[in-house]
Amino acid sequence: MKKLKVYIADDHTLFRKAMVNLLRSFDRISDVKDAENGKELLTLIKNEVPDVAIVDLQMPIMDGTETSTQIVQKYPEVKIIILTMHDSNKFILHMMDLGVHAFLLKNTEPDELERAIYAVADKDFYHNDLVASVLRKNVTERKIAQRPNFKPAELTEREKEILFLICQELTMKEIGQRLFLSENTVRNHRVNIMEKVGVRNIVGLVKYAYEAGVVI
Amino acid sequence: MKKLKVYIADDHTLFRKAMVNLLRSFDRISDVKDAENGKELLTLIKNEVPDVAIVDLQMPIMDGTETSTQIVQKYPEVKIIILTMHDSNKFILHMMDLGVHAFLLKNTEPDELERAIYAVADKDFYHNDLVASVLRKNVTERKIAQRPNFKPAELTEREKEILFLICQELTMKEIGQRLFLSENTVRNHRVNIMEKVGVRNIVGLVKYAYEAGVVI
DNA sequence: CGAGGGATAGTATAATTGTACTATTTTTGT
DNA sequence: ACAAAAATAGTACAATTATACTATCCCTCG
Repeated sequence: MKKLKVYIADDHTLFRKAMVNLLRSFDRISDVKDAENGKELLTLIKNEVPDVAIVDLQMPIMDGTETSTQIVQKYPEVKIIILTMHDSNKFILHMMDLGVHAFLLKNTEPDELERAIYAVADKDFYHNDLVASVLRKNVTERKIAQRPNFKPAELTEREKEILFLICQELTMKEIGQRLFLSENTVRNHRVNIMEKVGVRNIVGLVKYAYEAGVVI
Repeated sequence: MKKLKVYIADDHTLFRKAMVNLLRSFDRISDVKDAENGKELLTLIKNEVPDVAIVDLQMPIMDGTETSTQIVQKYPEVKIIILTMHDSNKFILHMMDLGVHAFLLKNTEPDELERAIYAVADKDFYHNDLVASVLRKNVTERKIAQRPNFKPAELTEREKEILFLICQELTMKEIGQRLFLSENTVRNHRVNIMEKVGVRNIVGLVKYAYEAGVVI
């Protein structure tokens, strides 16, 4: 059985270091490296390609979505396991589209992490209950995929900037003043973001921001 | 040097188990136990009182604030270290008032965790840069403590329930219908919550909910 | 060069949230 | 049993957000 090289990217040092310890204790893992964010992870991969990359969804500098996209494009041989706190359907579907290989909530048992690592290394995909339930929901409810204008949420820089300021509890008027824009422009951006991420109001935006790591 | 018993409560199993491993590797720590939430932690403590309790701020069932309050009241000899992702001034000040002994962001180095554990065990309080900066801000800005109606945010069950539903992207009308309450009542609760937690709008509420672990 | 995406800005209207109060009933703690 | 806190419900008005459009300018990619 081939020994595995595993890299992990997570901005919470304590969690990351503890995970490094845990990973080192797994039998089939020969090499573990860690990175604070997506950018650092990509640098690591550039030097030496791992078998598996464990990526936190919420990270500053380069978040899990962006990081995964780049890894899939540049190093399709690397298997990606996404770690997340939130079991948001939207994300899981979108990330599955991107081509990641497993989803784990941060509250899974170490056992399951180990199983997931071996599964993606050997069989390309790790199917757990989380993913299964999302797929089932997607099939039965069809809410997300059916929404006519649904696009995976890829926000522009301007949109991220405005989303960030919304999360600072500013109104559109205040954001306009701060960015030297018309209140109307800001409002239009807000509406565009809401449509992109598929939420009905500002509450949904803030939640998205937390889940996507726009605010940390 | 006295060996230490340390308990940790965190709802993310992976993180918690990894932390248990890490803690066991520290020299002065003789005993480590873990709990999924505050309630479980209190049960553990009831059986055997630890030297240090490490408590995650965001937990379901019984969050860090409530747990800490109870530990301080019932077992004042237990030193409490709060783990949090967000360096929100409001919380840190409030928790310091409650009588917790250290604050660590989840992105601290394992070294610092070790130092913090020994410090609270020996000297009652661990002063790090995070706490220092909050105290400094509090002195120079005085924003929080000065706010006339500022009360530490202790929400009632009803308020938590409504906050939770607000975070489901429901409007006051919808919440009223769901809970068989007048829209006005729900609005009043919302306003009360906003005042309690010291925010200006619904965005602040959602952020509070995330930070306080009302939504997970 | 032309199409499309992104950023800008506008109008108009409906719905919801935010502010500021009063008031009654129920529950809880001492 | 009494006081305090919590939950309930209301009115009135201001401010902001939500919905649904049109339109122009700029930049980039094929």
